[in-house]
Amino acid sequence: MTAQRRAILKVIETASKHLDASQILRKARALDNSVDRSTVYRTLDLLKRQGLIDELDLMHLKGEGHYYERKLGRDHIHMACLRCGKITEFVSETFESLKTQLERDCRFHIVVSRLEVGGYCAGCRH
Amino acid sequence: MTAQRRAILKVIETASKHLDASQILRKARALDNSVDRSTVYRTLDLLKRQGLIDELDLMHLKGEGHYYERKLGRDHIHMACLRCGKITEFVSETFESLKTQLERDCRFHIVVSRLEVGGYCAGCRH
DNA sequence: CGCGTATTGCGACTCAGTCGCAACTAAGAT
DNA sequence: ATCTTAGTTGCGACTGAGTCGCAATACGCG
Ligand SMILES: [Mn+2]
Ligand SMILES: [Mn+2]
Ligand SMILES: [Zn+2]
Ligand SMILES: [Zn+2]
Repeated sequence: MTAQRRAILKVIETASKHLDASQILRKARALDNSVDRSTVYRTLDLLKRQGLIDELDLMHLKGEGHYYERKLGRDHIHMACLRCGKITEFVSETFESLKTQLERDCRFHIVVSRLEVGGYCAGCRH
Repeated sequence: MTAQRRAILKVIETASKHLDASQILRKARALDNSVDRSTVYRTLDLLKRQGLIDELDLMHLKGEGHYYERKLGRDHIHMACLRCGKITEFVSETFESLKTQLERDCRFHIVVSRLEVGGYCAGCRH
């Protein structure tokens, strides 16, 4: 456990929204200005492999990069509005059953799952 | 409708597996050797916007690129084995209900949805 | 045919992510 | 407290995916 990892971890833990790698770098540097871009990517890989964070595309609404968020108990679905860009999260019991069903029917042991939806939010539908 | 688009379209239509942009370029060139990389990307964007193809990450098992597949009537789930890399597809009625439920409960009009799962397949679980 | 608009190829570019390597550090052993 | 070493870091160079501006070309319509 290094100072750099502590900084990166704190940024992710206290984030109020989904952050991409360069945002994480910027915020981590505010805590420990020695943090390097490579270290951010290496730490992100580590946390991903440990199952502590999830990686998201958010429909690639802006650019090709990825977003990260702390993985808590229950998974959630991400909805991205194609018009206003708003990201909404939703916890669904049906989603949980779907995963259980998948594990049984396909004899597949799920480690990570990602349901992302693009469309139009209540304020933008037409 | 240009010769280049016809070639790219035919490649996607007759694909037996998920192809990335560079594979599509290579195969399209075999049909029409004038096809350029930019045209592949532009056509892919077009087909995405028309809702004719889906874009997939396949858990970024190999590299950062994206994969494409023709969108047919029913959506399906993609499962990627983290050990052997096998991709399995699965059609689920529960998935369909989940989307319907989402549209109702969140007042969100779904245009595109992507459920990708990473884990261990029957042959690789431990 | 001609014509105007949409599309293309090209080359240069951006941006996300990766890698090899030498310097450094955390943390366990003595 | 110091030694040791395996793991981690910063740096800089690199890759690979995807984008863009522009001049040349081709589609499709009258
Ligand atoms: Mn989230
Ligand atoms: Mn992606
Ligand atoms: Zn919206
Ligand atoms: Zn497998």
